[in-house]
Amino acid sequence: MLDKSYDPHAVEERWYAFWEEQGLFEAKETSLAPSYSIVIPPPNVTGVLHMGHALNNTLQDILCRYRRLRGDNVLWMPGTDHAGIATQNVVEKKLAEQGMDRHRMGREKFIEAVWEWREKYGGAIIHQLKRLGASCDWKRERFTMDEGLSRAVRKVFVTLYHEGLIYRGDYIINWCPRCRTALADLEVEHETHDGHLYHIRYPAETGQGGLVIATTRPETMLGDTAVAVNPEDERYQNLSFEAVVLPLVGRVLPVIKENYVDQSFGTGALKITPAHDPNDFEIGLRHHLPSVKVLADDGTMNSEAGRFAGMERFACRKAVVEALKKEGFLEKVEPYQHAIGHCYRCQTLVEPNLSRQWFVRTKPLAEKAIEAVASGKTRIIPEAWTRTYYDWMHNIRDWCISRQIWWGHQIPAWTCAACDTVTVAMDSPDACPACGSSQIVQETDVLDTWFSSALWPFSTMGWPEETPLLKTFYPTSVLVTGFDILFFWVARMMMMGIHFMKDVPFHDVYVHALVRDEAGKKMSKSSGNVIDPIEIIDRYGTDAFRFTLAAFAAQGRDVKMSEKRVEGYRHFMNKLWNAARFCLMHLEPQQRAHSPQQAAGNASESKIGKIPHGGDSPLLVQGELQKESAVPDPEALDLYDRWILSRKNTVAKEMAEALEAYRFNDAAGILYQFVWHEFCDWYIEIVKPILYGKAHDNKKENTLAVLGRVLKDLLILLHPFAPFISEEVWHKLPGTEHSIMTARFPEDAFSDPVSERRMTRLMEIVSGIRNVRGEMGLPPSVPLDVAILVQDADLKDFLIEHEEILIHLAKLKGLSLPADGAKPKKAATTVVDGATIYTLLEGVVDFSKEEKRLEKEIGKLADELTAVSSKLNNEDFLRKAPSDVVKKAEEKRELLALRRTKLETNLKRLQEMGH
RNA sequence: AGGCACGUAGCUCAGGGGGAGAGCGCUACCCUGACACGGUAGAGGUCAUGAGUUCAAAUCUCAUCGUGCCUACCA
Repeated sequence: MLDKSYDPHAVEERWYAFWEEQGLFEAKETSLAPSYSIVIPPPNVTGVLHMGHALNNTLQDILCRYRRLRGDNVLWMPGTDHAGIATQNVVEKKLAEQGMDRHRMGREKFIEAVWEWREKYGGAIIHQLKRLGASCDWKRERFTMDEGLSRAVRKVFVTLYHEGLIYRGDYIINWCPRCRTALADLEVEHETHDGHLYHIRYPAETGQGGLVIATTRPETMLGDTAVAVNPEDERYQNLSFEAVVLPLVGRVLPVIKENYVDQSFGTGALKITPAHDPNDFEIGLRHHLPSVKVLADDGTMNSEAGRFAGMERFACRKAVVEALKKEGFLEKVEPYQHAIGHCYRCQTLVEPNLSRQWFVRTKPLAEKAIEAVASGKTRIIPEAWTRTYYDWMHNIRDWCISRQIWWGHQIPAWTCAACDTVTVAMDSPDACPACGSSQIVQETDVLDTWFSSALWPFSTMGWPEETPLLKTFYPTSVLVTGFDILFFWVARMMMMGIHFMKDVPFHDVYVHALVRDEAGKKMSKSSGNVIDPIEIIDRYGTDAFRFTLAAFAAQGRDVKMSEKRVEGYRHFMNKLWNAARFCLMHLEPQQRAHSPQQAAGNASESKIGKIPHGGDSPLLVQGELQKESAVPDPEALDLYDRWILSRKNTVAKEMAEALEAYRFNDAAGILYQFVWHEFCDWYIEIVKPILYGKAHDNKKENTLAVLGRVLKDLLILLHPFAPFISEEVWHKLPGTEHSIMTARFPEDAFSDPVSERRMTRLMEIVSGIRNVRGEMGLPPSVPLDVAILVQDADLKDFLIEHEEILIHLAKLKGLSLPADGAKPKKAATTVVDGATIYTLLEGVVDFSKEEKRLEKEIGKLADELTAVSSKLNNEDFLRKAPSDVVKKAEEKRELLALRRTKLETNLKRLQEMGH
C-alpha cells in the first residue's frame, strides 16, 4: 500500500543510484538500434547550477529518456568547460586571500593550483545535475582541458594556421585592464552610459585659427596622430593650414580628408587616435599615420602620456580636462549618452587597444556554416532564430583567440630568438627548423575557452582519432541551448564541425528561452531575485520542478519561474501518486489471485494487447524484456474501458508528436490534462462501483486489466518528464520488471471513436445534472430523481445499459427513461444533444431559482443563435464559404434552436404552474 | 541607429482565418472508502489601439502606442 502522499525525498536518490549502477545511462559504442546523441552545453567548472542550466538540462533529459523508450541507442555526452578567465579569476581571488599572487608563484605552480582547485570544487555542478535527474553518460564525462581534448585543440590550431586561417598581427582589440587580457568582440557587453562630449580646440600650426574636435574620451587625445575632416565639407574646403598642434602635447598633427567623417556630428572634425580606436586604426592604415599608444595594460597611462604618465585612466581624463580648461583649449562640454563596452567576465570598462594577437579568419568558415543552415542540413528551432544566425554570420569579423592569461590551452607557437622564425606544430620542437637554434620560446598566451568549446561535439568523441563513437554518434541529433550563446558557441561549433568533420555537428538546434523571475526580470545576483534550483528541488521534488519547466517552456517565450507554479505541479505529482495508490489497492490483491496474463487469455493475439518490441534492440539484450500486461479483446470490453484505451492511445500519439517537434509545453499539457481530467476525474470514478463490488465477474477482471494497462502506459508517457515518481510506481505495479527506463513507448493502434462519442454524451448528461445540483444549491447528500427523454433508440439503449454509471456519478436515487410526451411537471431542465434531462424538484426547492437558471441559459443560447444566424443570412457567406463550414453552421443553428425551444417550453410551463 | 519578439480572464500564459481556452486565484457547496496537495459547480474577456484584406479577423497586412531582448566602430 502506497503512502497517502508522494514524498520525493524518499525515492529520488535511491533511483538515481540504481540507474547509474545498472548502467542505464550508458550508450553502446556500436549498435543496430538507431543512434540518438546530444552533447551537453558544458557548464563552467566554476559554476553552480542556476535556472538556465535546470531548464536546459531538463529539456535534454526529456528528449534522451523519450528516445530510450523508443528503443534508440542514446548518448548524452556530459562534461564541463575550463572557463579560462572565470576560473583564473576565482583561483586568483582565493590565492589573494592567502596573500599570494600568481606572478610570484610562477606559471607552473599557478596552473597546478588551478587543477587542485578543480579537483576539489569542480564537481559541484555535476552533482547538481544528478539531483535534476539528468541521465548523462557519466562514464564518458569530459573536460575541455583533458588530454584528449587538448590534443584536438592543438590539432585544430596547427591545421588552421597552416591553412592560413589563423594569423597573428597587430590590430585593435578589446582590452580588459582588470583581467589584463584581450577579449573577442563578442565578449564585450555594451551598455548605455551618461557621459560627456568634450569640444577641444586644436590650434593651427600657423597660429591662425584651428579646428575644434569633439570626443568622449579626452585622455586618448594624448595619442592623436591626425585630425580628419570630410572632403565634401564646405566648412573645411579652403583651410589656410595643413596641420594643427595637439594641445598639452605639442605634437604637430596633419589635417587629413576622410569620407568616414560624419559632417553632421559635432564640428565635423575628428581627432584620430590609431592606437585606441578601431575606426581611427583603419584610417591610420589608409593614411600611413603613426600609432601612439598611451595606455598601459593595467589601465594606467604610459610614458607616451608625458606629464600624465602613471595616472589611472579616469583620473587622467579628469586631469586632461582640467589642463585643457586652464590652458584655454576646452570650448565646451555637453552631456552625452553613448554605449560603452564592458568585460563580460568582470564588468570592467574595456579599452580598445592596439595589440599583437592571434586571430581566426572567419569568413571562409562562416560561408559554409551559412550554407549548412540554408540547405536544411541543420535546422534551427524555433525558426525565428535562423535570421539572427544569418545576420551574425554574414557580418562576422575575425575572431581574436589569444588571451593573456595562464589557465587554458597554451598556443603551440614558438619564436626563435636567433632568427625570429615562428614555428607552429603539434609536437613541441627542440630547435628552430629554420636556423637550428635551440633558443626558441613558446608563445605565452592561451586560447579563448570558446575555441575549445567549438570542437566539443567531436573532440568529446575522441577526435582526431577516428573512433567508433564518432562513427556512431556524429553528427549529433540535436543541440539544446539558450539563445545567449548562439554566437559564442553554436555558430563556432558549426564552423569548426563543418571544417574538420566535413559534416554539420548537429541536425537540429533547439533554442530555448531564458528563465526569469516571477516579474519577468532576468535573474541576477545583484538584483537578488535568484531562485536556486536545488532549493526548489528540496522543497517540491525534482519531478514537480521538471514538469513546471517543461510546461512553461513554450517556444519563443521566456519561462517565468515562481514557487507558486512549482507547487501546482507538485499537486499534480500527488494526484498521479494517489491515482496509482487507488489502482494498486485493487490490482495488488487481484494479482495474487489472478494474474493479468491469465485474465487476458490469448491476449497476445488481440488487437490491442501487443506491443512491438524491436527484438534486435541491443538495449534489450540484457534480458530486460518487460512482461506483457495484456488486455482482453476490446470487443469484450465495456464502453468506458474502450474509451480510456482509445483516449490513452491518442494521447500517446499526440504527446510523441509534440515532443518530436520540441513543443515541450504541449507534451506536458496533454499528459496533465489526460491524467487529471480524464483518467482520474472520469475513468476512475466510473470504475469505482465495479471494483468495490463484491462480484468477481468478467467485468471486474476486464476493468482491472484495463486499469493496470492504462496506468502502466501512463507511467511510461510521464517518465521523460517525471523520471522518479514514474520509476517508483513502476516498481509497485504488478507485472513490471527491472526499470521503467527499459520499457517501450506504448504503440497501440486501437482507436474507438464510437465509444469516445458515447462517453462524451454520457459525460454531458452527468455534467448537466451536476449543474442543476450546483446552481440550485442541492448538496450531494440529497439524492435526485431524474427522468431523461430520448428520441434516438440507440442512445436510449445505451443509457439503459449504463444507468448505474449515471446513478453513481450524478448521485441519483431514481432514473427513468419515459416515453416521449411524458414530461415531468416540477423539474429542472437540461438539454444536451439528443436528450432532455428533467431533474425532479418536487418539494425540494423553490422554482424561482430554476426560472432564473433557465432564463440565463436561454440568454446564452440566444446570443449564440444571433451570431450563427447572421452568418447564415449572409448571401456571400453561403456562396463563398466552404460547404463544410456552411453545413456546420447550419447544424449548429438547428441544435441551438432546438435546445432553446425546449428550454423555453419548460420555462413557460413553470411560469404557468405559478409555482 | 537597425533588427527581433511580445501586448488574450485578477495573475501566468496556450492558441493562431470560421464555436474565446488552460493553470493559479476568486465565489458557492461538499471531510463521498486514491487524493482537502482533494471533489462538484460557477463568475470573469471589445483577444493593446486604429485602419485594411476577406463572405468571415483574436488569428493575415499596415500604422500607432506600450513592453522586453539582441545586434552596432558615429567620435
